[in-house]
Amino acid sequence: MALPAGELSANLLAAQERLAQLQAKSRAERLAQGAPVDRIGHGRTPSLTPSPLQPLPSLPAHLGWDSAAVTAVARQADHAPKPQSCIGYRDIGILEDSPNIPIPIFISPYSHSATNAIKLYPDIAAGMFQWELTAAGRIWLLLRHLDCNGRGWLDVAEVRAQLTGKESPWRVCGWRQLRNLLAEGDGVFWVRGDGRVWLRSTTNVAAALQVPHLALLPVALPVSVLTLPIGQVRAHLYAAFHSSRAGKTPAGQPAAPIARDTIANHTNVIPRTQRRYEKAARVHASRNFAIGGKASESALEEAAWQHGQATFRLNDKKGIQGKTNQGYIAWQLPNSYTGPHRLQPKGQQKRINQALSDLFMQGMTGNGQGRMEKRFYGHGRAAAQAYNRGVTQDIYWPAGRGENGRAHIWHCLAAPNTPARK
DNA sequence: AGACGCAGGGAGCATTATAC
DNA sequence: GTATAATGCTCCCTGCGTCT
Repeated sequence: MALPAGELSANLLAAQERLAQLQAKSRAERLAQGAPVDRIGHGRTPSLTPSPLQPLPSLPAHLGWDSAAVTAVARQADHAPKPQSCIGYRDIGILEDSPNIPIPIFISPYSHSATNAIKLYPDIAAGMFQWELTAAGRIWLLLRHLDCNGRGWLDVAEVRAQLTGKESPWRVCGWRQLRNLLAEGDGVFWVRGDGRVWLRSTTNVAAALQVPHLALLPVALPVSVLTLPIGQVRAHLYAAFHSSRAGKTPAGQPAAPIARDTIANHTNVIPRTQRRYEKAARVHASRNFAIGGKASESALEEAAWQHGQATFRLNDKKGIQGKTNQGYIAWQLPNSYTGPHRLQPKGQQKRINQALSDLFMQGMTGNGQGRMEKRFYGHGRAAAQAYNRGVTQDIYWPAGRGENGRAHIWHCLAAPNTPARK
């Protein structure tokens, strides 16, 4: 039964009373221990528990979700001699045919798990590029990893020791540069206060970077990549875009072709820099050519209007497409790309997008960018179904590899009444 | 805090790859 | 020889790290 507006149920009133009692008790305990009781900039009260980066004098009785086996492994790792937190190398997250980067495994005193890959949303990486915050973004990703138990904050002094210490495996810069980066990312990636760095959530970071929606699936970024020179880090932040796109493509099929200008729109990385990053992060590019109908003077002229001067006449000498020596209209398409990272599970992506939707509905949506029409399909049946639904652009599906095996050939189904190119 | 050297990145031009 | 897209190279500027 619904209550009249403005009236609260007896259960809710009781719950509120209970909450007030708990808050008063907690405040009294904090005052007794001399701990701060007021909320600071991030809206939370500083925790009484120590920073995860400060070593515990002794480990608790049990580690790892009540698992005896996991506890044994964690204890063994704790007793083994190790420099700082890095005890070995392992390759996680990078595909096998990618560059062989040694990955330091981080086993924190507080965590039994050897997690060395970070979940990276390519849309957030693009936001970092857009606002030129990749260096600060790298710090955010590293701190999220170092905050292994998900507490949400780290001591500034410990952060400085870990990220600028000459012997630290997590060293990325000098203390002076770290100070600049912490100031640069303040309010976007973290909030500083109380001698601590309070990390902001993925949702809040996306909102601060004005990323209205996480459209691409997250990828696994090896933590060791984050300690490489900033150029390499940027290259992998960029490569995450291709890893995510290619990861959705069924095995054996080329990823949908995408022009460098379009990539630039999505990633905020200009074409010239895209090539540098692709070389650095081992993103593989393959060329694509489209085959239209049978060649004739009028058909070639029509194709030239629609596809520009990339159009040429392809003579099928081996009869791969049909009759031997049959002429076809062909033109070059943008490249397909394969990134070096594995896909990560969606996880909280739907929830994050819902939160972002709520945030951006308050006046930030409606930028006029409609959903792009799909142009590249995995097989001819899907392309034909799309065609029958009505399309305004030419649509393509894979026809196989070219003679030298380096280029992909695509079939083309021309959209009815396609406007001629200017 | 200032000076110096080095690395990274942007821009422009020339060259290469690939098809005919 | 044609074309486009990609790649390679160089120059210049900016930012960072180190030293004093």
